Amino acid sequence: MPRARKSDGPPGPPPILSLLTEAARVYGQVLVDHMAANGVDHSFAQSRLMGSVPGEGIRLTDLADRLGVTKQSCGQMVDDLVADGYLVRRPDPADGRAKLIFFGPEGDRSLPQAWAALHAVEDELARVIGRDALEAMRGWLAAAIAAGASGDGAG
Amino acid sequence: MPRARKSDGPPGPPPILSLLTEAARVYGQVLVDHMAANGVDHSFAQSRLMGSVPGEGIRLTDLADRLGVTKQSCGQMVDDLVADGYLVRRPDPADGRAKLIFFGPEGDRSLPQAWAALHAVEDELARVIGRDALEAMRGWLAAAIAAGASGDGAG
DNA sequence: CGTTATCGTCAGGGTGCCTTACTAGAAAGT
DNA sequence: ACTTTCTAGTAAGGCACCCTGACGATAACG
Repeated sequence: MPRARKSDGPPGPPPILSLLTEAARVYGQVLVDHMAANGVDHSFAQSRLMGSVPGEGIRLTDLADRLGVTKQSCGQMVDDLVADGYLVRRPDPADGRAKLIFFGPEGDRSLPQAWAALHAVEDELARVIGRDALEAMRGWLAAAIAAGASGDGAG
Repeated sequence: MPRARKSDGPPGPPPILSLLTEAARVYGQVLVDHMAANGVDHSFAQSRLMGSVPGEGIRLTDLADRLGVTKQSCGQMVDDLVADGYLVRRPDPADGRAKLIFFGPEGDRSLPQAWAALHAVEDELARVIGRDALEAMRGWLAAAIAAGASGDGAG
């Protein structure tokens, strides 16, 4: 059973895009597993959201902006996290329209676990490819994202 | 308005996981845009699927295995691509249960465009971070995926 | 033939995002 | 104060991509 080749055209090296996607998926799952092992049952998207909430609170629109999603999507996820006690919504004293999003009791409890899990993922990655490689990748990826997001799509 | 800091805990460097995820999303979109500009209207997942179909045909189960998804998910996507003429299903002469998946007329037409788009993405990435960096990342990511997928989750 | 494993499908569910349309409050012009 | 316009958030519905469970059909093995 032929299992090595990938396609008929250019089978050569694995496309960087596939690797990027797969790596994000695999290590996202590693993060989720780490956190679940410490009693925090968050999806990757939820972890990302929690990691973008500052201690002094944030508005939904700003949070959505940080995450690069619409405020509606963000609002839905915040709803879920509020329902589980990870976040709370309080009216913004400075703006009657706005509500500020803070950590709830569960959020305070889970925060250290989340950061620990994040570090664990980085440590594991560093163990596999080396610390230098990890830091190099960090810089390259940041540059690539900045360039790619600038709209320089087609030639 | 504080806009630079990301969170209350360790704000330090951007987590590699966020960068990985964002890079995959950004350049996945670049690929989709490139292909759309050449008349091929595929999502990233569809492109990945098309890229995993060998010219001599493949069974659904094997295809799902290559993509790392269930045969049900894979079958749904194949259905969509069949409906648009990119793929065709033919009974496997060697196995009455199985059907082999081949490229359809649209698939043959789109294949060169897809490979070109894939190369364009890599070229663009190489232009941003350098060809050496790209090749280094390819190796590291492959190693990271292999290690992470081996189930070495918690410490 | 009967049992078990495999191939593909049907039915249903869930997450993570989206667009469109809307209300409530704020800001600015007159 | 009144109106327009902008902004914060919500409501409702949809789409893509993935999952589990259950099933009929064929194959492989005894």
